[in-house]
Amino acid sequence: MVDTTADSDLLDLRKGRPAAGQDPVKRAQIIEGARRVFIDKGFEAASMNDITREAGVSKGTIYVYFENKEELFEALIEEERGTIFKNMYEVLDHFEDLRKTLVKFGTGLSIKITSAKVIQAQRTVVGAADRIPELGARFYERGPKRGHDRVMVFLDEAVARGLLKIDDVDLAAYQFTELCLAGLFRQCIFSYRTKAPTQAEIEKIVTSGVDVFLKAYGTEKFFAEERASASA
Amino acid sequence: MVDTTADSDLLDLRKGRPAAGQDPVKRAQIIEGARRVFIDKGFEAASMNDITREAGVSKGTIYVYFENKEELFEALIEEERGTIFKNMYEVLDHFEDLRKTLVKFGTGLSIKITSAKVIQAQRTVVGAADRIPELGARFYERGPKRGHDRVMVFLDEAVARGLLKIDDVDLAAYQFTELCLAGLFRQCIFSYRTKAPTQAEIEKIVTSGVDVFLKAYGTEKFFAEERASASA
DNA sequence: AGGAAATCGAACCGAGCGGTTCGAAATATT
DNA sequence: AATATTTCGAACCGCTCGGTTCGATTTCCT
Repeated sequence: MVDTTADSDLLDLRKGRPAAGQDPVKRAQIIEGARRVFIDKGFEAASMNDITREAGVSKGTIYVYFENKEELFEALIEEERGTIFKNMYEVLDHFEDLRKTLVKFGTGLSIKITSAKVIQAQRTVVGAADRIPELGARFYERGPKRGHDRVMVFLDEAVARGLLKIDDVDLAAYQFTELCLAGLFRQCIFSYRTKAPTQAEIEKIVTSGVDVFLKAYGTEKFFAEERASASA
Repeated sequence: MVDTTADSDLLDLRKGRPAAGQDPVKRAQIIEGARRVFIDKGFEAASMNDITREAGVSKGTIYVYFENKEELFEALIEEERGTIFKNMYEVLDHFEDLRKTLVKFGTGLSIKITSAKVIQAQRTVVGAADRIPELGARFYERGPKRGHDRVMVFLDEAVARGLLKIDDVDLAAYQFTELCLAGLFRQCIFSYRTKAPTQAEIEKIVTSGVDVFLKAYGTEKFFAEERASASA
């Protein structure tokens, strides 16, 4: 009889049945159930029994995969964060028309952040951040913060091309983001808005926001180029 | 013997002992205890027994003054909202120097909203809004919304004086507010920042925000006047 | 087919919850 | 001092929670 367990201590190459608490499919299944429950009830109100039911997995199994409720929530947020901010920064990769790029990126950002699903997730994190500050911090750091950094890189590039004149790029990046949201985030997270803003609404806000931003930071060169390409 | 109870049905002029659940002092005492507990534990995690202890009031008494946990929380938020936004709009009442007024108002707003106490209160509301959306909506409506309306009136006046040129005042008011916060709100509410921003930090942000705002919406007249008064 | 192991499922634990009850104690009016 | 009523305080209710346990069952490898 071959001792597979001994081997797995060196190389986990077993193709067969996963060890207890190691099956990625089951893990995903649990997280999927947890997502539904946590997001629509909040951290405190969500019960492990609810998750058990929603995930179609026994309670004992959940506790094989996750130490406790808090760790399960963390794992969920980790995943959620990944999907929220995925593919959001691609539009910044190819530098063409500055205004168009800003509008396109701002629109994508605004739609994502104010979508019902994402707002609910953020509400849950904020609510939990009351008692587990590190969790909120981690979410911000690996989510919004990364976006902010990516925007800074983009603005730096625009400055280097002489299209923008910015003293404090860090601050300007924040200003840009906020201009693209212009009240939406607050309204959504306080559930003053019960529905996500319409596409038209967002486009109006972002267009105006980019306009403000460019009026403040656009160089003569930028406006000259824009006039030139408009008349072309 | 005078029947005071009968009179009180018409006119509650009794100076004596308040009716059950009517003593404003006791009520305030309960709310004060509730504030401490709710704000540092969040709605779900706060227990009525905690509040009992913190308020130095028996549980039965609390339930004489408030129907249930939720109503007590509402009453607290109602009060809190009142104190948060008190005296914040006075600076907009006397129209003198536009830029200075905007900076002064923006600074006050930013300090208030990002103060540890207010952030915690907002986090609690956001967390609760997950399960009681009307509560969050009411908070926003009677708090931030009123501020927004007040800013709109101010901007309207500036437009009327020919100092600003704004197509969409509603949107511009949002933009102004967001420029004054520039990332602070998000950082604070996710507890990425554990401490409130410094005065210097806020002043830098607000000064820059007002600058952006005026570059975008200031009229020739405004800049001419500013140049004139600068050289004077 | 046989056997090791992961999962199930349901009962169970102690704790704490929101909310109620009720006689004792405190307080103000007469 | 006597009376009326608010408040106290502690026990209690039914319930749900996060988390554990353990035998029965399923799954997959050999």
